[in-house]
Amino acid sequence: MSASRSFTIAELAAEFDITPRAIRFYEDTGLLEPARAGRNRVYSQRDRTRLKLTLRGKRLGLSLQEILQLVRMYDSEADTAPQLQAFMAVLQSHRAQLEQQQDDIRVMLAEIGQHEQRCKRLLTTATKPASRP
Amino acid sequence: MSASRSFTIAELAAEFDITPRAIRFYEDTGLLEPARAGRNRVYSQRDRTRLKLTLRGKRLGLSLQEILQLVRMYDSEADTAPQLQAFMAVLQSHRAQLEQQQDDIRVMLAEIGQHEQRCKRLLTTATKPASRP
DNA sequence: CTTTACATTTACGTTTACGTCAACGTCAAT
DNA sequence: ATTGACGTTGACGTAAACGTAAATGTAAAG
Repeated sequence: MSASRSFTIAELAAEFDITPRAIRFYEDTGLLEPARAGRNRVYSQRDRTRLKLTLRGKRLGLSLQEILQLVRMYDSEADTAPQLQAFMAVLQSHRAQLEQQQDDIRVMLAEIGQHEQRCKRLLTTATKPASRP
Repeated sequence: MSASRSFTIAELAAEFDITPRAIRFYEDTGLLEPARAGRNRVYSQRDRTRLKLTLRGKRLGLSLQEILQLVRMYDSEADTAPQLQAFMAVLQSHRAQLEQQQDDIRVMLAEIGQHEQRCKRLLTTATKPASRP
């Protein structure tokens, strides 16, 4: 019956290589809402997913507030037309930003490639200085 | 003879939509090294390029210190084999990070697509409620 | 000559995202 | 009974990346 495992704060901290302090901070921000067993926090699969989303957002440079807005939007049950329109507008702007980042990354990867080539050339000519008659 | 234009702080601020304060701050960080005309800063094309690199780094979530290390590395004339090896190691790790970000972006774009589809469905069924007999 | 516009430095303020104690509870193992 | 190992809540500290205000210079425009 898929007991849908629960997690302690230390487990999640270990799994995602962050500190318990950070996880509690995400809760203060509103990103996580763990249950309690007495005083202790009990994290559900949903919390774990939220945490994963949070860290993914962070890797892309989003602030915790921005991530919070995102997850709230995604969870919200927008049903009226104006709400849906607004929702789609936000999606559009996020998509635009992500595409900008994709471009940035492409450029940077290209530059890295250039530098790698240069390094390789320099290494072979440095270690085999007499290879060209 | 391509006089290689120079720029005032306000010009660069306007072009990149940031404040002069930010530009001066980047200089404090070591990212820019404008010349001076008396007291005033004079930015070269090179400075402009540096600034562009800086902002690109920021869009990808890099700290100014990380960006500084990058540009210094790219500028440095590493020539000994150990230096080149170290250089390439750094390039590798940066490449790995960028590829991680690419994955993150792909996932996020996919999710955005899902939500957009859902919105569109809801909009058409909401505005045309009697379209299904 | 004074206003206006843009520049400068100095310095303190602010937000974000945690780190780092401190003081305490709790449960299992010795 | 005590010692860890792990959890909790404050509360204060901190690094990064600027914002913002103050006091000043200076060059062009009226």
